Amino acid sequence: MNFDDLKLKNQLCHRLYVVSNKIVRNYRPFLKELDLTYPQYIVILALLEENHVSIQKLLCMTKIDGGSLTLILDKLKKKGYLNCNPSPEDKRKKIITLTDKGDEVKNKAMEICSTMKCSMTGFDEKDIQELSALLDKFGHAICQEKCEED
Amino acid sequence: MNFDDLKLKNQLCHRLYVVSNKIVRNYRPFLKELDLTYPQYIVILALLEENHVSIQKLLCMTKIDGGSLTLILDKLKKKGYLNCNPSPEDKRKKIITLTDKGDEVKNKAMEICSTMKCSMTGFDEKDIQELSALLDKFGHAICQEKCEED
DNA sequence: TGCAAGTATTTTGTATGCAAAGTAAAATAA
DNA sequence: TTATTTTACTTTGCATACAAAATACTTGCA
Repeated sequence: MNFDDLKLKNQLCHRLYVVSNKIVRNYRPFLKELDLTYPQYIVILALLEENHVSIQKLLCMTKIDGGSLTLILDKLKKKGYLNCNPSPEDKRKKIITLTDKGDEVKNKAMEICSTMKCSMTGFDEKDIQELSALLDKFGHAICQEKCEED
Repeated sequence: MNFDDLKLKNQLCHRLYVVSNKIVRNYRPFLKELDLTYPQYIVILALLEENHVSIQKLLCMTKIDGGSLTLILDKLKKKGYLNCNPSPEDKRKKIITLTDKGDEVKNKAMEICSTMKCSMTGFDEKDIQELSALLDKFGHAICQEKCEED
């Protein structure tokens, strides 16, 4: 470990920080048409994948902060993207359900996803797979998940 | 493009979002000893690399949001990590300078950096290099930088 | 010189992220 | 059954991230 390792260009974590923020900025213009933010969009993607789920399940799928998710769900509810009902079996739980409007995000989402991929010049499917695998490996290396999705 | 591509596990952007947030959480206990947040730490790393720089230069190096950087610099100043003086040639500019206390972060930073690397089981130097390269490639693919550091 | 245009930084308003404390309901133990 | 613990979710307070507007100072051009 020497001083050169501290330079930002050698800090993997800073790279991740920069790229992650950059992504959110890139999504913004597309999501604006849907009146969604990136985390709100992530929640809807999760619900498109599995509807009628508890907040805990959503936390597990999206890895969004609990406190934030409460607010996000409130907003999505107000915007008419989903409904939120207490579970009959366990009143602590809430079951989140996409509305028709929420379900329609699917088409737009595929469009966005497609556009994003096409706009990436020089970053092909193989790169995506490699990067995904390395991110998983890295994520697991720095912290094991508490929740398993399956 | 099909529906399966929308699943979160297939969304590269969500992976980045998750890993990036995870990093900040992992740094927190170490940085707490220095009374620093991750972005504040990044600013100090940038200053350790190049001292006596303008805010614009810091923006370029750290890629932190401009509005946020103003607040971050205020806080770092109050904590005694740096000083902030208007440039004599151009009164619009401010020159940021690390104090002795700021400079001492260097030692702790190398310690943190070392600890973080050691705690990553199964993620070696080669993986780090590969991931860095792919992140750069990806970052460049989705958005070209407006500012060049050199 | 004088004003328009550009640059550097700050401010504002909204939306998270994070940790920790708080609340309500369910499960478990005594 | 009642007290204790656990679980599910919400609230709170602070720290960014982002876009866009505002401010202050410079530069360029007529």
